[in-house]
Amino acid sequence: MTPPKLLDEAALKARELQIINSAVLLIQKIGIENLTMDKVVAEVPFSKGTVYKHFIGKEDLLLAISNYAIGLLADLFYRAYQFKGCARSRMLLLNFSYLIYAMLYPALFQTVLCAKSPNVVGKSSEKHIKEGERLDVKLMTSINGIVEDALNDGSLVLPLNMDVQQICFSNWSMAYGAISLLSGEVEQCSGRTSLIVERELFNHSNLLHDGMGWQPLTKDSSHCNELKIALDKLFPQELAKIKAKGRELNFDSFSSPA
Amino acid sequence: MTPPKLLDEAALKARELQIINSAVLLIQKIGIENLTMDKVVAEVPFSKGTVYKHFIGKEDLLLAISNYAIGLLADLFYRAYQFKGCARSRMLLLNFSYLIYAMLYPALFQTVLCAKSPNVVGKSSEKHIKEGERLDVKLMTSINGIVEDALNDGSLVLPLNMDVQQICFSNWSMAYGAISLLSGEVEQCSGRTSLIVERELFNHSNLLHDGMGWQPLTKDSSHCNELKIALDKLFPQELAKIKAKGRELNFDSFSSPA
DNA sequence: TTAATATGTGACGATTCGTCACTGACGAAA
DNA sequence: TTTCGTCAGTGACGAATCGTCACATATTAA
Repeated sequence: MTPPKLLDEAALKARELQIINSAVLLIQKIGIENLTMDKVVAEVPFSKGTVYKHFIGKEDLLLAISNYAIGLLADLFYRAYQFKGCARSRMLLLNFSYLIYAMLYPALFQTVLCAKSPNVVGKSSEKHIKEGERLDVKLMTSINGIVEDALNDGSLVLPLNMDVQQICFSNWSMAYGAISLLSGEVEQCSGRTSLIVERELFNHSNLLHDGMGWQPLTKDSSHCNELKIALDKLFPQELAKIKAKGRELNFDSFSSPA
Repeated sequence: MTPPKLLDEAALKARELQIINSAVLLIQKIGIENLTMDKVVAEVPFSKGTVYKHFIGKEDLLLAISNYAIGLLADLFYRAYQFKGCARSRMLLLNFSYLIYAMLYPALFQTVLCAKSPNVVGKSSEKHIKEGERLDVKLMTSINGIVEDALNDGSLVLPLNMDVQQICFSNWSMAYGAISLLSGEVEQCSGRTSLIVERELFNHSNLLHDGMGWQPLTKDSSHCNELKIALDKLFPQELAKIKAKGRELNFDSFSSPA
């Protein structure tokens, strides 16, 4: 039996993270649908009661993993925000960083999808729900930064009756909707649809941004080529990892319909 | 003990529907997070073994309920498709019928969100997965019809490198993303965000359709007023039910940012 | 009439969950 | 130094949930 000792916040957080990491590995091994607390407990050097001190149940653990994943994604978003290039290209790059993350960390991506489900929220602790809300704001920060840059340089003018937050939300919900509905196509083509997630994401981004009047418009620019170059510059290691998993972004599909 | 008897497809389907209806009522009573098979069995005049003949588990039941909900939604979509009006207005109307359905049947709406989650799909029968795929196609049928009408009357020209299916998917994923991410605002304002689901849905529809060049453009039309009138004409009873639940579509918010 | 088939049942064992009495380390008080 | 109180870790245990299938019954076929 591990001797009890006084714990500070950092030690608690480190232990929580250790449990989360073990759970993620387990999800990769057995699939998210077979995850149970007993199985997680078997993977960590802590007792069941200790694990329940961190998470009130499986759904709370899933939410905590989701929060961790959103934190990772926010880092990718930040890198896209910082990239040198016109604002609209950076937003497109940011949208693709979401797809990169989903391809790179399918277990984390799936956990976020699960965590957005009503039955997970209904069985999670206030602590992790609040943390999730803060992370959602963090996720919006880079989107917000790009929109502000675009407003400042004049490439974007706020559409009538819309403010910055709404613009940011429209971009996020567009990417979220497309990638969620095509989640079965993220790791590989399922053969069940002719829709291609990277192509649809590209097209939806362009339609939405054109609808906003965000310069340069699609007809005036080679967004596809720029995106390719930018991705290679910003995420070379991530792209290499994805390639090593047998998946590549299918840029050729962008110029052909389904 | 109910005497065994030979069953035909219709009787099986009717029984399955009876179980589904009881489960929906139960979800309304106890919340989706507290649903268990034992509790469902307690609500229906069948044994546990009989219920398990229809659903291989709770997740399969959730998927079956979700399929039922999608069927309902497809009917609303069809009504929007049949409405008299310009194609773009009918598409906006169709998007709003999705919100109407979510407000009207929150338990069904939540079940669809749950059913799209990876852990539900991973624990469902091929039968209900396949049925879900067919219903997804059914859902797209009305969207498809409106797009075809728009192409035929010239109000929409296919954007470069996109086909009809992709246009349909972009509309659906846009609405799905917005309403899913704002699912906590569907029944009532949560106070946690200044985003308003009906306003964001309206704005995203307009941005996306403008991006497609779908006539009439937002700047040339009073989409808001038309929508209001169309909703009153097409869904008077549904709107009355929603109002009786203490919720109304906040059209006034459309002309003011967050 | 007997045997085979189809269907409904709920007792039962397996699994998962969440709790808490017990244990032990440590610091404070006597 | 000894005793007491507090804090943290533990896993046995009872409750809840799950999924199965031996048994019972009605109907059909031989």
